[in-house]
Amino acid sequence: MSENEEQLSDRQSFEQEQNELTKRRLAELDELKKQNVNPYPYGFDVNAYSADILESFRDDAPPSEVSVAGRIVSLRRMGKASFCHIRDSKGKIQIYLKRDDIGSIYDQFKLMDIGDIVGVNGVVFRTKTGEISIHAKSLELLSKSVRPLPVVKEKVDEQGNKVVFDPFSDKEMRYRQRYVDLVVNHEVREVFVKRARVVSSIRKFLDERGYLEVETPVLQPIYGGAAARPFVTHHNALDFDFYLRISDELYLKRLIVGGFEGVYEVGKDFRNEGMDKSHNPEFTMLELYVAYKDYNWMMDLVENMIRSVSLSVAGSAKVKVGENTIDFTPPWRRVTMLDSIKEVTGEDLNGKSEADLAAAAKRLHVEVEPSMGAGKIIDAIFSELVEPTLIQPTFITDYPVEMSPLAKRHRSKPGLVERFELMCNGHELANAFSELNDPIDQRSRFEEQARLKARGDEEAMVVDEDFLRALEYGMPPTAGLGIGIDRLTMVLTDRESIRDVMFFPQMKPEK
RNA sequence: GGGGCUGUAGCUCAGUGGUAGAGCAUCUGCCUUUUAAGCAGAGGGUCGCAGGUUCGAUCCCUGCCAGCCUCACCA
Repeated sequence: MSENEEQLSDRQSFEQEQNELTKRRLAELDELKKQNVNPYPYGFDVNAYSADILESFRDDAPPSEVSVAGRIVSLRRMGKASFCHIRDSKGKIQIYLKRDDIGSIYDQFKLMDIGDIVGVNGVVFRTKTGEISIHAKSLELLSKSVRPLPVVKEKVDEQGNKVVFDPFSDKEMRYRQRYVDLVVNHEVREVFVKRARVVSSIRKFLDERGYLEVETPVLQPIYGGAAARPFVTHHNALDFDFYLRISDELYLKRLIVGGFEGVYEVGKDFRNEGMDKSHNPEFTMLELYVAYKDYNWMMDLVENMIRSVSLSVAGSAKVKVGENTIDFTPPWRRVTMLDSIKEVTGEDLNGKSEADLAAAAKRLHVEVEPSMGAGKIIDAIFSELVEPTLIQPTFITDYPVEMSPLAKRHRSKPGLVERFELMCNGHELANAFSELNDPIDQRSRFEEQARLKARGDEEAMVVDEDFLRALEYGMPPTAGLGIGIDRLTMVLTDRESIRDVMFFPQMKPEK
C-alpha cells in the first residue's frame, strides 16, 4: 500500500470510528456554519485570566468588565439560562449566560459543548451561592471540539477536600493522549511547569558562574562516555551508520582541551536498554565540565546548585517525597563506597581479593556471577544493600577503577578512582569524577574495555581514537558532572515514575 | 526476557456458558443565579484481536496485541 493510500485509509477509519457523540458534534458544527458562525476564527483579545479575577474580586468594588478565553469544562443548562466553567492557563472560572442578555448568541451557545474553546466578555459578579463568576455580555466560539472529552466532575466536601468523580485515570490513555490528560487532570500541568523551572534554574546557576552552554553532536560515529548500548541510525548521503549519543562526555572534554574552562550541555541522551519506572530510552541529561577543579570541588557545587534548584522549584530546601522529607540544605553526607558498605553490612571489603569479595557477597546473600570482577562484585553489594537505604542526599565516593574507565585514579587510594555519585531517595541522581586526563592511562583503560567487549560485555566502551588524540594534546585537570534531569524532577515533584515527568514517555506504537 | 494483574458504551466500572448492565456524558421535553444542578423519557456496544472447545463463548482453552506491577537486565 502506498503512503497516500494509507493516509486515505486512515481517514476512512476515522470516519468509521465516528460514534453518536462525534456525529452529533459534527452536525452542530454544520449548523453553526449555516448560522454564519466561523467555528475556527483567527484570534481573540484576552485581557484577564481566571485565577487573577478570582483573586482580585471585591464585593464592594464597582463591577469590572473582562475578556477571558478558555475551554468549556463543565456545563449546566437550565432552559433560558446556563452556567459553564471555562479553563484557561491559570485555572477555571464560572460563566453565567442569560438568554435575555445575549439573545441569538444564546442559541449559538446551545450548539456548543464541553471541550469547545470560547472567548467571553462580561462583568464579574458573585452568584447567589457565592461563586465569583462572569456574567456574559457576549460569547464567541474560538474552536469547535468534535471529539468528546472525558467528563470529570468534582466537588468540595464538608471537610473542604476535593472529591473527584469518574477521574480520567487510564494510564495508557493518559500517556498516549497527554493533551487530554493535561486538559482534564489539570494538576499534571504543574509537574511540567516545575520541570521547566528545574532546567531554567540550573541554567541560571551555571550561567552566573560563567560557564558556557554548548551543543555537541547527537549523531556520533563512535558512541562513548557511558556504559550502555546505543541506537543506530543511517545517514543516506554519507552511507554511514551513526549512533545516537549515550552521553555528551567525550565531546565536552574535547572542548576543555580546546581551551574553554567551563562548559555545560542540557540535552537528550539515548540508551537502547530496558524501560521501567526510572528508565526511558531517551532522557535528559545535564553534563558540566570545569577546568582546574576536582571532584571535591564538584561536590560543593552540586550541593549549592541543587539547593538552589529546590528553592526555585519547591520554594524550600526541604521536599516531601513519598513518606520522606528530603533536606537539600548543605553540607550533605560524604562517605566512601567501602565505608558505606561496612556501615550497612558490617563487612570490611577494603583490600579484599576477588575470592574474598565473592565469599562476602555469598554471606550477604547477594548473587554474583563467576564472570564478575572485583569492581562489579562491590557494585552489586552496594546497589542491593546500601543504595535503597540512602534517602537523604549522600555523596558516595571513591569507586573501583575497573567500573570507571574515564575517571582519574585516586590520589592516595590504589585501585580506586576519584568519583562520586549522589544518592537520594534510594536512587542515583548524579555521577561525577576528577576527569582522567593522562592519555596513556586513558588508552590502557579503553583497551581494558575492548577486552571486556570481546568477552561479550555489550555495554563496554569502544576505543575512541580521536578522543585519545585530543587528550594527547593535553587536557587540564578537570572536574566533570552528569545529572539526570528527569530523576531530579521526579524527586522535586514527588513522582515515582519517570513517565510522569515526561510529556510523551516511550510507548509501543498503537495498532 | 520470567511471573502476576488488566483490557466490556465517550469516561469510570459492574457482570454472566443462553437477546449486555450502572453512574456520569449524549439526545428529547420542562426549568432565567446553577454547581457532582434537578425532574421525566430516549438512544448508544465487534465485551482488545485471532483461533479452539461447545448446540451456543464477552465468559472456558490456546496464541497474539497493548498497558500496569514485579523480578532480571540496565545507570
